[in-house]
Amino acid sequence: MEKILIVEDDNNINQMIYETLSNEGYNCTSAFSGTEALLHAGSCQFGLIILDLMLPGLPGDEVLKSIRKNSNVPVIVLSAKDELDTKVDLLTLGANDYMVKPFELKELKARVLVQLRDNKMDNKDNMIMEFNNLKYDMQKKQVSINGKNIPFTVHELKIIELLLRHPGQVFSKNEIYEYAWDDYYIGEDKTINVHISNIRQKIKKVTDIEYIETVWGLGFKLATV
Amino acid sequence: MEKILIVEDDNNINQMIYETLSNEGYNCTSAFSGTEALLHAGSCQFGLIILDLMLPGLPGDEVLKSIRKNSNVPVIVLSAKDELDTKVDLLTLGANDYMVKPFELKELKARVLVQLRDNKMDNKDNMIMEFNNLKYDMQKKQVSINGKNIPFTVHELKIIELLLRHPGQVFSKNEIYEYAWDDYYIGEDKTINVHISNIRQKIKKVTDIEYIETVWGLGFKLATV
DNA sequence: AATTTCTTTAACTTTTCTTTAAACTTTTTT
DNA sequence: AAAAAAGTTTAAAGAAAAGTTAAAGAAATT
Repeated sequence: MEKILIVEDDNNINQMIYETLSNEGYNCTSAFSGTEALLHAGSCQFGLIILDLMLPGLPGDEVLKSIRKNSNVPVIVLSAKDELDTKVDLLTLGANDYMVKPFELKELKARVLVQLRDNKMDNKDNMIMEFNNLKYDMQKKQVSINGKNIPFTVHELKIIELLLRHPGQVFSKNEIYEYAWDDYYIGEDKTINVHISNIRQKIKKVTDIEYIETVWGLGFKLATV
Repeated sequence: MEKILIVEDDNNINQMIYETLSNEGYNCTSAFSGTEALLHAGSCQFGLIILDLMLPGLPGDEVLKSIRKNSNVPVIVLSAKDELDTKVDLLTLGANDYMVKPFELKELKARVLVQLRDNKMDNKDNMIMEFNNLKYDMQKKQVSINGKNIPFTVHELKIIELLLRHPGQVFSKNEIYEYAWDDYYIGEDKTINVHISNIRQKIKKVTDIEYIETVWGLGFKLATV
């Protein structure tokens, strides 16, 4: 089920889009300001973003610019009739499509479909997860902190991915094992500990920040400071 | 210089578009009926087609359907305000974008730009992909590094093409096989390894740069550093 | 039909990653 | 405060994946 982020400060319009797309089977999330949008977009889990231009907090074009820094998720921009100049720039800049308000919901549905279809071909897994300067480009299987790449092995990446998906949440060794190895946990096992240790060492070469925190008796989590 | 086909029966509108896009530096061709459009499109030399819906000879949606049978050249559909239902179908069918008449030329230019930009990667015809001094002329099926030609075989070329299309992205042997052989992967197989090895050896004769990077347990990617 | 070229298979080597084991440290419990 | 439990680290053995080479098998060319 594709996830769609709806960024629109007008409550009515936001809800209207939300209901329409939810009825189409999409998993929608609403945001009502530019800053809120960035918070959501940061975790980079969306297959499509619908973005209004006039937003409190941070204007839509700034939001778009920021999103484009580390993602090419398709973005459909919404705008009022009198903002044509900006719109043109937006298209050349990085928006994938735009619609002039008021628009018909039928049209919206069609455009959403087009963007998701187009995107499916090119971006297999174009997700860049980010947390506190730690970026994980899932396409390139590349983790970097402050821009410095760190070579991780497959299992290490999987562990990082799990923690990154739910910052702050504690995962037991059992859970980590089953996620990263996609297999049942064979009890008594120090394997996870070694891997966590290795991950920490690799990170230490690049930064002093402790990303992985131990929760005694329970497991590990991404430190949320 | 990109070639654009303009299919529009209204002489004025056709000319207007023609002049606008010509001024932008595009190489335009005008067609005034659906059948004429197909004649032009058949030769498949266009980087973009602008297609009106109401056409003598053959309606625009039929033209689009016909074009899509053997090409995925980007198509921007033009339509009058009252044809929304059809439009929606068009988008889901195969049009890349559409505009409602009357439209502003500024907007047209922007949308043309978007389509051509998006397509540049996908348009096989007359494409030269380049990455870090490695050039791949898809027409000539010729790869060169720093101007020195390297003779690659069909499968080798396909592998290079896949990697070149998405620099940095990791592809599993499975994915590589299915792309380059256009067939299902029969599991346990060292074929890909041998081919990768052969590609590397050929490259090594010309440069010391390692273009293909191994990602242990996952696959291969074009080295982006 | 013969020759050349390309692809695949197979045997072997090398590299890299994973796990085990053991010594050590920290935290919790008694 | 000592013992037990849980976690950390290091090194080494083991396993898995990738690399290489040569030869056999297919395709394509001549």
